[in-house]
Amino acid sequence: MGHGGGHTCCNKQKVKRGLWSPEEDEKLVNYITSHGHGCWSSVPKLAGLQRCGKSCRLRWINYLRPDLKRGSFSSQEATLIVDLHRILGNRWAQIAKHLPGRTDNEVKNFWNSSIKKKLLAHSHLSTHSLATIFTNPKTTNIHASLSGENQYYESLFDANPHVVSPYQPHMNHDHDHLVHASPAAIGQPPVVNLDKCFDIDPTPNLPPLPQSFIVNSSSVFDHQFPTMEFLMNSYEHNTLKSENYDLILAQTSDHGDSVIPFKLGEQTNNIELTTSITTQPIVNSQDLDPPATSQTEYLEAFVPNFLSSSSSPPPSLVLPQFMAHSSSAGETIELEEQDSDVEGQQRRLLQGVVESVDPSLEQYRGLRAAGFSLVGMEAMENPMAAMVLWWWFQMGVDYQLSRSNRDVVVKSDNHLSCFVRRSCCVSLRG
DNA sequence: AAGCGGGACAACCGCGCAGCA
DNA sequence: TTGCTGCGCGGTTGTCCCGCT
Repeated sequence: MGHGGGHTCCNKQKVKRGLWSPEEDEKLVNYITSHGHGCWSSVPKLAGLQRCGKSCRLRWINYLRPDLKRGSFSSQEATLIVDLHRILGNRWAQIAKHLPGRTDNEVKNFWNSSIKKKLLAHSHLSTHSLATIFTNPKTTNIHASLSGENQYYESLFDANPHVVSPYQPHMNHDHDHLVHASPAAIGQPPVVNLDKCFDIDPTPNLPPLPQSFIVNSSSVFDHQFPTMEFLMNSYEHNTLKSENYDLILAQTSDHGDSVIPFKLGEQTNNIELTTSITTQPIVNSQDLDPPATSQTEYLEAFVPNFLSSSSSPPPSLVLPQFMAHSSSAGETIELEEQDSDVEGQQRRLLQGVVESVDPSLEQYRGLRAAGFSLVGMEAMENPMAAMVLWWWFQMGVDYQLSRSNRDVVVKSDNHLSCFVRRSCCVSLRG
């Protein structure tokens, strides 16, 4: 690695490199505690140091800052780092934000010197698989099914009594995907309660969810599953009135032929979706046996666990339909796809929204232009996840989504907020 | 006791981004 | 719009320490 240029701030002066002496530390501490650092490039001169500003900044941030927690990492911190790394990857600064008193450099060193080696030691994976894990941590959910890493993660989660491991043994392989067995078949479904996983509140910036959502079905589209074309025609013929609805939940595919069923029109019966239950694996309407011919049938087959077992009346929030109108038209919910194997597809979908390449997505965008907020796309097959996200959206939460093959990860203000698993929905709030 | 290797930690480097002129 | 500057981040390297042979 050639160092010919160095820092621009170091070019003009003769700067010292290497380890810091106690005298240098004292100068830097004295200056910053009395003046603040201000512009780092001017700090060394003002503090009487023959260092570059960048070096001063690093020394202060990583070593001299008074709020740093020194010493070895606790098991809780290690568990947190492992789990955050699984979600965030090598974004050490983001991980470190969840560890008070720890720096990104510290976390990074800890990972590279300790956790990574333990992973390697525990793993029976091939070199290729390991490389995949470490270079693309978002895929570790998939690779965790392989024995070595899975066992290691299990052991890590076992170390934390508050954690229910997401790597449960009742997962079956379906080619490259992990498919959870039916909750009914396995008894207690896996629930990942991140509020308890972490010592910190993982959802500091999210408004609490209502205890349940209400989905009111209607009769207009009872006997068909509308396509995007149908939606647009309905809108153009004024049978789809944006003011009647709060939310459109739709799933698009390359051919625009996979739309989560919904109904429009007058409310008839209510279906309550509670936010603390687990959801079924993704089921396409065509996969149902017999195929569902209405939203009601679909819901009954697809989300039986949504049905409330409580006779208490629901709270005030009412979603008139899966489909509804948003008062915040124009907002975009972006899906950030990191997995290389589906990256191209996801990019197409994003371009479809923005550039309207696909005809069905053109209509999709047309609905948006008409004032509807579409919370849809690939990651939204889980209607519960979509509703949760919609609720946060309405509450003004500015969030980003990323999607692995199994998870929808919600991040807000750089904080890990929540998993919304397709097949084992998070217990979001007690 | 000396040499060696690995672990832990500190520091540096290049790159990208944001702000600004 | 472009170029400059400062800053932050992640990857990499350097240094020290300690245990083992």
